[in-house]
Amino acid sequence: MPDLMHDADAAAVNALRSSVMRLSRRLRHQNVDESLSPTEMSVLGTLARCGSAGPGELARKEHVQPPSMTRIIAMLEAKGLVRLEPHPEDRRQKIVTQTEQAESMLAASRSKRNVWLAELAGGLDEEEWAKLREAAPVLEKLAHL
Amino acid sequence: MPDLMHDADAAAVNALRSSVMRLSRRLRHQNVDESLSPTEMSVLGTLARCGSAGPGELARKEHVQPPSMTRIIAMLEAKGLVRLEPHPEDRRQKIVTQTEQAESMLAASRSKRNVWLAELAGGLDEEEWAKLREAAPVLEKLAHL
DNA sequence: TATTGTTATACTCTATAACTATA
DNA sequence: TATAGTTATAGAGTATAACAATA
Repeated sequence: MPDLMHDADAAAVNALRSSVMRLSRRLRHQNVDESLSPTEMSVLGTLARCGSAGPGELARKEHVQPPSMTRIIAMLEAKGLVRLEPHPEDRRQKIVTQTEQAESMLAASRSKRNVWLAELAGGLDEEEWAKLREAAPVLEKLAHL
Repeated sequence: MPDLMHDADAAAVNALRSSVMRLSRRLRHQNVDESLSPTEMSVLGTLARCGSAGPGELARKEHVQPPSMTRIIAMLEAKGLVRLEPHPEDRRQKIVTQTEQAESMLAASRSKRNVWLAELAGGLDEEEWAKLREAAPVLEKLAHL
């Protein structure tokens, strides 16, 4: 993107922002497991992306304080979604790993949200959908920057 | 979009879902006023889109129970962001309207998030940004479906 | 002494139930 | 009797402060 913002760029940025926020709110309501809080879901997502991690590291990644993460992990463990193991070298630390149950639950969640989004996209015509399909990988890159 | 999902469509839907969720989380952190809760911000946004409304109507739109909306409105009124007026015909009802202060705060909020998003988009090349600019109106339509 | 994680406690946000006022 | 809104109270979720264990 050029440093000098053109009108078309500003309009696009504005449209992107508002539609991302609105879509996310509606996607968030498509939960498979109502017994999991948003942060609990997010922790499972982080574990799925980054593999095992300690409570402190998870707290930093989720922008949550360590004591809150302690509670969240205890909840997830009670639900059989994560396992807690001692660190092999540093006995202060613990290692949190997600269980197979968590993986299948996450997959079901993603699938349900994808179905909902695909049904919504049924309201677009072929040309519009083509533009979206072109932009999807770019949007993904943007989200990971 | 065709009824029969092709692989490319499924991949695009998946990319859309995950990037929308991730971007929204990061956008949400770009707040102008830290003293406002997400729902309070959302109520102001609804008022900006739909104009004046009663507490009950706002509660339904925000998917919140009436007593919660009572509290939220009281907070917003104390901060000078909304005005409460009596309904002209039905003395049970009240009318909530946003103040000029709320309008300028919302504008500042949108602007800050747009700046952040535009800076992020600086990491894209011209071709990628062109695809995103093409897709922006489509994404907006999708969000309003 | 610094770091990792936990316990104890308080605050914020929201929900349910019971209430008031008006239709 | 039904509806709009409020008050009172309880439950999640998170934060801060103080603590325990290990480096």
